[in-house]
Amino acid sequence: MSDSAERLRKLPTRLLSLAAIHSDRRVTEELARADARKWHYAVLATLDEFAPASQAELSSRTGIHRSDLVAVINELADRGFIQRAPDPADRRRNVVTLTGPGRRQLLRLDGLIADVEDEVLAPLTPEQRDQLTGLLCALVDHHGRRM
Amino acid sequence: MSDSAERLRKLPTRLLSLAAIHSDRRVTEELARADARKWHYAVLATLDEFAPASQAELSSRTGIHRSDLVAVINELADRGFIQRAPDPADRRRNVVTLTGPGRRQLLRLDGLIADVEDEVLAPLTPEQRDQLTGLLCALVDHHGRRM
DNA sequence: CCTATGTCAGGATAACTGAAATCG
DNA sequence: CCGATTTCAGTTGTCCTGACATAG
Repeated sequence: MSDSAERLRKLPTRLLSLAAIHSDRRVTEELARADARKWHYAVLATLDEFAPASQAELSSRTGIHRSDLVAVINELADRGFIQRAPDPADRRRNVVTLTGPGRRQLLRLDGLIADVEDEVLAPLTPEQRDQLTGLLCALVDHHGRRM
Repeated sequence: MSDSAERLRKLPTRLLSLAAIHSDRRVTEELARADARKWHYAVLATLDEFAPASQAELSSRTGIHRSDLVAVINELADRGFIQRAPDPADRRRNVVTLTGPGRRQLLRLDGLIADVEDEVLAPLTPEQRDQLTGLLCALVDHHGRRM
């Protein structure tokens, strides 16, 4: 892999892909030890900040597709981490709220995530980590809505 | 997406994932216009640099799994871009070589790839692009073989 | 024997599409 | 009638496992 062709070795799109695959796998493995997936974390973190929310709002804030969000909500509700109830004001919607155990799970996942971040970014200095974060933010922000 | 939760907005593993998804999609779309996929580019580029090679060598250099490489080789051979023949010296192996049309296709894909790179990295200055490349290289190199 | 190679069949998961049912 | 929301069924593509036959 490190002895790949010149054309490939410094190709940003390829490096992005390789780095993301490894990073995603580590995150997935680590969260699995808490019976969670990364979307669980995304939803719990979003709920912690944005009060009760509809699934449509959760979908647009987390980037999880509306179709896939249903299963995530089911899993989190099964575990007692969130509560889902019809919105009396607009009965198409569900109001999703974070429970006490849900907030505790979020704190637990915070710890796991921090560990993985640290392991994935291990070869970088703190300044380099900030640099990387800034550069990736610029990419994500720029391609914003279309992502 | 840009109005996601604090916890998520600057999470490197998440940014990596989002950026890679977008980048991969653009690469795939653009290469599709030349009836190619990114593994095609990886194999052609590797062959251009590393002479005739076995599939095992191509697999380890490109990172394409042995199982998946078979289909890629088939597709490239169907299009006349490579030639596959049994290795007389070790009859378990195939010797894969790049043809004239294959080299022309590689040059064509070089152009398409350069365009996508430019579009994906649009929000970054040339210095920032080099920075990003360097940082990603550090990650990929560090997690090296296990990727 | 044991390992390496190419091949095939299939699994797991992610991102997405399309359409239905419900409601505003 | 049109649009938004939730939900389900199913497609596609990628990464990976396992197994096999063949050959060193």
